[in-house]
Amino acid sequence: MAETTVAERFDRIKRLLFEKMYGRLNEGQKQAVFAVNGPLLVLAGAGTGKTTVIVERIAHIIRFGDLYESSACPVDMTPGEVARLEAAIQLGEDEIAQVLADYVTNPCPPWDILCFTFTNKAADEMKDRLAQTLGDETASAIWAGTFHSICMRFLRKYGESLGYSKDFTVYDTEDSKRCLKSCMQELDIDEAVLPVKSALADISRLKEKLITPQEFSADAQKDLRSKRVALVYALYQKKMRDASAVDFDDIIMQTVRLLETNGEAFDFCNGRFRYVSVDEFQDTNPAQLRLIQLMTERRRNIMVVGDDDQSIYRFRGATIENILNFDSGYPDARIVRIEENYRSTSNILNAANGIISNNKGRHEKRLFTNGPQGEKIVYRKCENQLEEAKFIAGKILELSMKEKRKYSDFAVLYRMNSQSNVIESVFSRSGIPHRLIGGTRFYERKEIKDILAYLAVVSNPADDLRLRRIINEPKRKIGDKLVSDIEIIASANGIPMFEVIKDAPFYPQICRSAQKLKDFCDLITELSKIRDTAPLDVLFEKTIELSGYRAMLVNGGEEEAEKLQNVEELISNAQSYQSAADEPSLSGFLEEVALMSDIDNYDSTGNAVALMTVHSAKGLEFPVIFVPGFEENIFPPSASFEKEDIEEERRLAYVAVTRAKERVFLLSVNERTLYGRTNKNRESRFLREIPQECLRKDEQVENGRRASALSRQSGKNGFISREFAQVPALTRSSPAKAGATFGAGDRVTHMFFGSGTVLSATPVGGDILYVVAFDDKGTKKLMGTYAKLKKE
DNA sequence: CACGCTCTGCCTGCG
DNA sequence: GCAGAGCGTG
Repeated sequence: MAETTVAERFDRIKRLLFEKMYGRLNEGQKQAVFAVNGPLLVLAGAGTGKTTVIVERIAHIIRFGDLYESSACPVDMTPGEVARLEAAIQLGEDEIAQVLADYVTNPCPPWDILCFTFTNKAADEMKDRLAQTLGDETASAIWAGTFHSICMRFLRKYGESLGYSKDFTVYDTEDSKRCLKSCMQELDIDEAVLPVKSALADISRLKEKLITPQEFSADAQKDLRSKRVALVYALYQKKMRDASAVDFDDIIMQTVRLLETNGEAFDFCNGRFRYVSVDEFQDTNPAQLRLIQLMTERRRNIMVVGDDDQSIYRFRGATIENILNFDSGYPDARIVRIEENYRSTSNILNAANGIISNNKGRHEKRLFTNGPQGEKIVYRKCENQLEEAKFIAGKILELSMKEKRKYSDFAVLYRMNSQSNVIESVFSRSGIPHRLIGGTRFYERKEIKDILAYLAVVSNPADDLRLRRIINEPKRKIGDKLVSDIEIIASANGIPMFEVIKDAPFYPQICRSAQKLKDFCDLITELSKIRDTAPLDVLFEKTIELSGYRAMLVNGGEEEAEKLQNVEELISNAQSYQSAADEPSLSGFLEEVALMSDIDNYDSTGNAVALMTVHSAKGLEFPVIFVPGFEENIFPPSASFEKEDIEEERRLAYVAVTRAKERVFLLSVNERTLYGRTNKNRESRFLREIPQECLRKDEQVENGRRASALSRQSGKNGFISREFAQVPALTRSSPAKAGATFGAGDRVTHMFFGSGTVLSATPVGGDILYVVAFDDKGTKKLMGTYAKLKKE
């Protein structure tokens, strides 16, 4: 009897001590940290301290094992000891941690913990945070990395069992595209019938669903397009295999296959990884879900963290269903919601909640804050893109004066990269320091890829694709005809092209170009020698020198000078790799580069305004954000008017707004030029989803008589009315004539046709032409003046 | 074989 | 409106 009491007391005080020790976390965060065993889904909204939860939970597991959840009580527990513990509640966090550490149950070493992230940047941040909490040594033993980098470790180790050579290559998207293109030429499939880009996207989707070429081909009756894709997919996969190359999707798909077929690899994962967590789970695809299922099959200690409302990568194969239906795969999963936001004002959160609540397929949740209400969100309509950019520039200057803000407090988040041009040039003229994030990535620049292709060939002479890239770059009079002759000989003999080049004099078809080919061959041979004897940066330097690449750039203009600068930067990257890596090698560098994306991605250092797409802003936060182009056809883009796509756009708008801590400016323009055409777009439908009380439509929207005419008409004390924004051209010519006006999406009634939805409203000669889809009577064209439409 | 011209197609983008 | 691809000519 007394013993039970001791055990009960121990259990109770243990939990209390944990509660106290993690007092700085909120309830949801604590629940997630303490829920150590079994499957766990953490729904963590924007700005709720998601990374903190992952880091704290891992640290908790390493320090205390499953002590919190364990029902075990030490057999030698005495009332005196329990009393000592009960007294410990007075102590501070650190002392409590020390006291509890003595009772750790099922301790877990750091190398048995695995954490998946989506980007290298996120992985680095995770490692940094872990190092802060656990110390460098412990933190570096944790397996934390992107899906791709973790999978690569397995493919390098077990890849040969799948038939890949020891030194297989990773193709990036451009390489894959080239490879696919040659497949399609071989199969005589015209690009007009099946564009390479879309075929590649199809293949990517198939791989993300783990569908093999065989399975897809076997799939009975298909349309012509799918049949072609099946054909192309099969050949593409064969080619990749012959070249011993994998694309990004293969890295995941082949690892899944490995775990399904190779008992040793499966046992390794399931023996080693006792706790697995996945960050940004809403961005996973079916292959990635399958992968983590396989890796955690035995112990099922799987935690996934994400926010379905921030799932914005459906277009590249992520399935939001993974997070929506996690509990159907794991019926015993515990679900923790974290809704307290530490980032934004309540006005911003209410606006975000208002937008996102219009989505159907989602886990119900609502962000809240105990912080201040803050400024209202500002909506501003400008005449054109230039005015829009000027407004942003002006606001930035104004706020940096009035509110003493730094330039780095501001971010401009747009839907499309092409929107950045005007803004950049206005900023430059206004002397506003800014940084453009995203766009063409460093390692995707032509000059960088060229140099890396040289090195890839040096590293692996069988890499025909890279060889073809550089054999005539810079120009050395080896034209397409000659290259394709070499290719034919190579494939006829089943050898790599480089072998053919080496023995050029022995092939009559190409022997008369033997000298040119020998020169190229000598170049590669020379570089291989340098690789074996000199450090990496010397190899890089020599590559640029001996290949003639530098000479080509030196004599160029401004553009070439910039390229040269990029190439120099590559050399310095090689240098820093050399000094940082454990065992620096060319192949090691090439692999790191292949899996790297954002070398020049956002780092918050430096006092400059950040310019980027909403997509690249995910995970970041700024005191003040601007969203230019908050318009129909831009945000959301016209290509996305299908229901599922619109829900994704809405999530994207939610992401945009929730990046802000204090202020949000949404902008639209009256006339926008896109792809050389000028259009009038209505303001974004998402604007209407923001509760009126969090929104302020900029007073200066309308200047002069247009403003007064409008406010009289709409009776909304100077605010631009939705109707006006939709058909601005008309109101200018005849403000009162048309009566009430409507915009696309509005529900209207007509005395004869009944209820319907407005599809479009076009100003024509002082009136408005409406196209209305009536519920029962079909689609009609009506003139505003005569139709006498009424708002439903 | 290289260069210059016309034609096309265009969102978002990790690894 | 612009860049990259494809084609024709010197």
